[in-house]
Amino acid sequence: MDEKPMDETNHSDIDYHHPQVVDQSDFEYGLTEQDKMELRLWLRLLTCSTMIEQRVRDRLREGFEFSLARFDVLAQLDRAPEGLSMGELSSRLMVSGGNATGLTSRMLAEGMITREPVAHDRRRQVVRLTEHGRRLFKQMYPEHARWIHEAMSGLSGDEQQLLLGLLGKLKKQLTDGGPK
Amino acid sequence: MDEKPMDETNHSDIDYHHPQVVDQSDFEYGLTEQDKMELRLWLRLLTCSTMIEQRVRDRLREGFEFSLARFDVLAQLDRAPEGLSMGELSSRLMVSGGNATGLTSRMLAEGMITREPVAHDRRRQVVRLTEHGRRLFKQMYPEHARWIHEAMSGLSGDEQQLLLGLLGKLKKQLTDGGPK
DNA sequence: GATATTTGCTTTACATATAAAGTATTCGGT
DNA sequence: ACCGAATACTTTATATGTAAAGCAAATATC
Repeated sequence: MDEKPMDETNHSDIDYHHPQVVDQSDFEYGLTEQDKMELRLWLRLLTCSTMIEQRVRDRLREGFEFSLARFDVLAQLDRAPEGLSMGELSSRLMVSGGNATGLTSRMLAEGMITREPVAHDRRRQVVRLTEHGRRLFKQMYPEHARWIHEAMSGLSGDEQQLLLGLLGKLKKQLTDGGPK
Repeated sequence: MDEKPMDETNHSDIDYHHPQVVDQSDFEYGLTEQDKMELRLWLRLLTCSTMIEQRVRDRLREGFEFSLARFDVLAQLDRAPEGLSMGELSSRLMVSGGNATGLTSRMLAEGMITREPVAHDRRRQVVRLTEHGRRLFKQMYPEHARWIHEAMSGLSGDEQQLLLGLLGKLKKQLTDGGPK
């Protein structure tokens, strides 16, 4: 997790028990109003994403005794019928290569995926779902979609569309605008 | 992390090398268009938040040899001059109690915080910044604000305001609308 | 075609995270 | 005052995550 802190924001974002603290922004010397709004925006983004993640994590555990990290692996592989190289997988999961190695090793041992070397490039490994893995995923993903539907139910269709667009713009900047 | 997977979305969100896969949504049987948009929305939200987090994490490490988790602790404590109980801290950081105990223990050993029992409730501990901790934070936070400013620079002021409002609505639903 | 570099992945060491169980302490009801 | 429940925190066991070093195979350069 990140920045829950920094300026009054995160606090105001998650703590309704001490609303007065919202006004205690005396430590933001040197920040413009714009800066403050951007920090607030970042913290709110983080709060939303963390809260949804936590809900999905809890429900996956309660309903299926399954972890979010593993679910993510299954979902990536389910949509890649040809399988994925380790590099592709870790890039799509947005995690480090080492983490991907660990995750797939554990899931391999439990029989939900395979991991095999590739013919013409012996550095590469390809990861695929087994039937078992695919069945597991098919069982979980409709529930998952329902949970997300629930989470988003505070916004109208139009608002969702608008939000999608704004986040798209933000992502674009992050992707190709990043100063390195 | 979560749901990067699930429907074409995350993929389209982070992988520009295989755009064709976006159309391969044949595994979403039973999902309405609305469902799909919500999944896409969730994945995009997650992508943005993960990317920003990663940028901040990298810069903190490169610039200060400091971790994000610790920065978050410092930031929460900096804005709470009276200190925070362990419970308050973990709730504001949105992490488990055990995690908070571990984090503060390490930071305690490095002299950036204190952790002392409270007079009239001996179950409770209060965590505070030391001068050292406060100095560290004051050194990092202007940089941090700059990084966030950078990250958000793809959006105009009006767009930022709009996004803030939409996320506020989403958060409200998540906070008090959650079916448990 | 030998050498240097890059690429793809794993290993290592460690930090960070969770859930669940454990330990006191406090609180509520009587 | 007592006792059961709730609260606040820590401990334990383990999974998940990172960064950095290591290693082997592929690729580039000469």
